[in-house]
Amino acid sequence: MRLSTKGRYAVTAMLDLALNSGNGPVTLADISVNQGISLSYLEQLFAALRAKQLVRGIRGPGGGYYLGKGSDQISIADIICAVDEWVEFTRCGGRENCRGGERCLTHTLWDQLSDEIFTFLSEISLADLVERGQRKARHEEPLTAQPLNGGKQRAA
Amino acid sequence: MRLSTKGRYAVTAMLDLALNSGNGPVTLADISVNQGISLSYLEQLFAALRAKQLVRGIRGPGGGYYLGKGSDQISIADIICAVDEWVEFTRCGGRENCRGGERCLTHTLWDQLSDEIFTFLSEISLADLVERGQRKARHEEPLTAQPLNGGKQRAA
DNA sequence: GCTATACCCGAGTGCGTTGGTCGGGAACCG
DNA sequence: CGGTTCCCGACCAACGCACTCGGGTATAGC
Repeated sequence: MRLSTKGRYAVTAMLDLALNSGNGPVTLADISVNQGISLSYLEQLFAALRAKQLVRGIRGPGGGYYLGKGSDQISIADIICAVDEWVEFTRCGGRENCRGGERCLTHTLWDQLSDEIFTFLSEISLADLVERGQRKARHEEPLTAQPLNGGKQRAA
Repeated sequence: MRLSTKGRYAVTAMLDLALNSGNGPVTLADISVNQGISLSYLEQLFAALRAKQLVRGIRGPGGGYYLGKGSDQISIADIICAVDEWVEFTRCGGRENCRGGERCLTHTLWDQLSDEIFTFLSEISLADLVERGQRKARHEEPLTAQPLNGGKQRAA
């Protein structure tokens, strides 16, 4: 799992889409202005998102983008994996032959951790985030205080 | 929160330390060999870790590194923050003045998510990982053999 | 059909990070 | 002392990120 500004851009752009797709498709130009991301860079990100069916593009005037599926069907992990393409690290089966024992143990432990982070992000959907944001707007409560989906305990 | 190869190196190195510090301090040379990380790069990482009191260095022959506190007192988030120094993004209170409403909402949602990931990693300690690995070692045979996350073809 | 809109695509670029090198210290031990 | 090992700073090649540029192509409205 990798977590960079690229993934953040993708997630916030998708959030923008989820929030605005009520009335017709959303143009990249709009998102560009809203999020302060360059248009061409957005096009690259959305090319990746489209390849993974996470968004659907409508060409021509009045066109734009829709979400590819329901916002509850799209997880944060989906989005990040789409743009960051999941570099496969520490799977010792590759060039580095673990000399049995120790080294491989640490790699394995890291893999476990990596997997847990992935699972964690898989369980949060766009809809979750949006719904939480709206709840916050209603109650006016600090966001960091309340843990969200109850599924946060790493189930191992 | 940022999650890159740098953080991974730091975490695996700290795991190495946690596993081996039973009999005396561990030298960076050992970790370098075990983990396949260059000695000089390790020194850079450990300079950051030492600054945050996560490790304690012993100079001279027979020297090396100890953990700075108990392995149950050191979280994964601590380690990653020490080496990646937590670039604070999207806190709109900075240079980007959110034009009220929308844009700030997506930023807020991302911040929430970021906080959650951080909390998640804060709740996993080195001791947790080690203990989990040992439990696994008792029950099953080689750690490398079994794909622990069900393959890796994640949601693609 | 024309044309404007907006998606689509690929090559290229400045820059910061990554991972590493080199050289020289400072503390410690026999 | 002399060797070991941590400590520190400067420097560097390669890479990925974020972005730009310059074209396309499909569609809607006229």
